[in-house]
Amino acid sequence: MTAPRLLDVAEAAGVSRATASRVLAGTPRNVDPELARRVEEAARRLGYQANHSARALRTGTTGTIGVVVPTLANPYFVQLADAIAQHVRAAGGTLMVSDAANDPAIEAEQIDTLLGGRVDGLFVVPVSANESGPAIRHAAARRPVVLFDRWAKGSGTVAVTLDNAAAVRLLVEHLEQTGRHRIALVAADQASSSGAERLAAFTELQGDGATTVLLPNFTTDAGRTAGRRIVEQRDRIDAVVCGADVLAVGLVSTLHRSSVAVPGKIAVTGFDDTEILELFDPPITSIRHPLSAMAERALTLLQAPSRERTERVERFQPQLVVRASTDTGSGS
Amino acid sequence: MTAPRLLDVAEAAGVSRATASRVLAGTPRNVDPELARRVEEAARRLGYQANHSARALRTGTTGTIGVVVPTLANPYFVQLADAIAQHVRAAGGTLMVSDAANDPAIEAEQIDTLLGGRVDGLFVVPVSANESGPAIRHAAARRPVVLFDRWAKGSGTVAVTLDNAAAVRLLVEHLEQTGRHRIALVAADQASSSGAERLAAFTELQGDGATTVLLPNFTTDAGRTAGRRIVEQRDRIDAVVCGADVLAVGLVSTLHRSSVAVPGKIAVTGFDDTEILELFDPPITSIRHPLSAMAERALTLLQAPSRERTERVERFQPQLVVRASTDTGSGS
DNA sequence: CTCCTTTGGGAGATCGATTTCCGACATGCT
DNA sequence: AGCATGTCGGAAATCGATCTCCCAAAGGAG
Repeated sequence: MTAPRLLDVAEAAGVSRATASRVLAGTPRNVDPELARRVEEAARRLGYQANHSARALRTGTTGTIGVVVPTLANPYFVQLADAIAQHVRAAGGTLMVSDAANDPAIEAEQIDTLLGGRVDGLFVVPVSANESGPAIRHAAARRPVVLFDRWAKGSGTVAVTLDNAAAVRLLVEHLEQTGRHRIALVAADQASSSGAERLAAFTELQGDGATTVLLPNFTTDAGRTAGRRIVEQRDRIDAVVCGADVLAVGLVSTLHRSSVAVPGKIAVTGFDDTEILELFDPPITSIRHPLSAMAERALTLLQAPSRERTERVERFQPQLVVRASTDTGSGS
Repeated sequence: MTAPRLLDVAEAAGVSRATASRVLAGTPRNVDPELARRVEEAARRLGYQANHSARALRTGTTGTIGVVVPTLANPYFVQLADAIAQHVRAAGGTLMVSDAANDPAIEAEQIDTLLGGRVDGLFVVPVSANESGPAIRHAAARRPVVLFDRWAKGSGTVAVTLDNAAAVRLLVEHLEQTGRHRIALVAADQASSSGAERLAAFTELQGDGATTVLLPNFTTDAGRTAGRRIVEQRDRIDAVVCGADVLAVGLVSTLHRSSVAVPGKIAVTGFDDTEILELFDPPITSIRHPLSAMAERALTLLQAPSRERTERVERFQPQLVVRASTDTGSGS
């Protein structure tokens, strides 16, 4: 009950392995239609499926692309992986997703595993702007690598990201237009390029006196901690910009329990526009990434000759999605 | 700048390929410590990493295990995949996660892709109890396959699942003990074994007159639809058991907007104990799966001789996690 | 000192599909 | 008819690591 090989198909069809291969792998070479039919028929009858390892060994290509995300516990990265998967699938490939558990060491390990011949190319959403660089540079020397959503110093390759400064500007302008002027920032994960950029953009807009709450990472738990601090300062603040949806969600929940009205007393915004936002009461204003366009561009870069992947950052424009959490004060 | 091969390492160390392989792949054969040292050293210096395809072709084993989940958009399946990943990693393997987009056709395609020589074995969380069977049976004939969390008719293999009936019983008993006697069920995805079992268990406990709201799938959107129907019947109900956390979350949000107090007027329970539950106000009572123990058992079965994977269902006991959404009526 | 056992290491076969190279045959043209 | 052109299919090389043989050298026994 061992799996049928190409040889079995060839014998069943009465041709050589070479001919069978030409028919099944679709080499540009013409094959007599009658023989082709016999081969197809034999392959179907035997339930033949080419041995992936053998093909990969011979052709040096696996048809698989990998993506390493910081963590799948954040639904944003699930959405991101899904957007990439759509485009990879459309191009006839398979996507392999890895979770780095928010740890640069595990990230490096995952990259190594994938590059051990399992993938033709790799997307990485680096955990850390400073610490992820070396492992990525090493990987990029062996296979095409494109960074996505975040960049890393010394990575030696191109990054396709969001224009985070523009996103923060959109949020702050929107809040000011709705009459909020004492805006605080809840930022997390400053080790990541996106976290750092959002913080920097906010500080630049608001000056050094701006209220900021810094947290180690993007988790809902961190969001709750932030909530407690914001509650303490409730009278000096009328809006909070959160660096991630998961933070906003935790924050709103905490404000709620402390009977601080949202958006009545404090307006709240998220970042990433994940699906859970719509479930909250009130639904939360956020920033949407053009993930599909970014994924398309990233895939193009991955398949381009390596000279087009010089270390740099390409930025896409964010879109503001307004929801009830930023309605003008003392609403309904 | 081509990658170093075993031959390169062997030459650099002044030994044959065979010896280099024995050292690096750790064959039980003894090798002179001095030679071993030279090989290790050369491998490190050249940055050698074995070609995965070549090794897989020769040994017939990939060191990779796959898991196909219905959708990663439901955080429960992310948790589930993570639990499996922990155990696979601990055993020295790699896990490849695939998303079936809740569609049996895509599921079959993903299974086929993975089985084309990419994995040694496969876990599947079947999308449908009726429609997923054939593709799984076909897969199980070629490689070890173990179903996880859900089963499928005619799969021809073993399933490691939760005792859903016991879980529903835990929830209903808990609600009755806190004084709720007019309990409704919001169930989704009856096509899946878990959805069907939860509905059946509830109907059996409550009789045919029981109020049930059936929805096509486990999404937050479906949860909101259910919310509207529950609101309409608010006076005939004092508790709602939801077949999934994502449903409960959407439901609570809707009740909230309609000013129906939770748990004051209606108590709500979820299912799966995902992390988002704690973020809600009130936090939602749910059922926790012993995922780690289930994953361990499933992995053992996957690696056992095929005669131990006869078609059957093994059930694990659920645990009730009580939170504020089921506090006794007219609380605080 | 010789013979036998043990141990370590190398040559080459092998896994299965792809692909190059070449020969056989048919067709078209002069 | 003879030659050039082109098409098609098969034999064999190839990808890189592993593993089976088998030979050589070293150590031990008599």
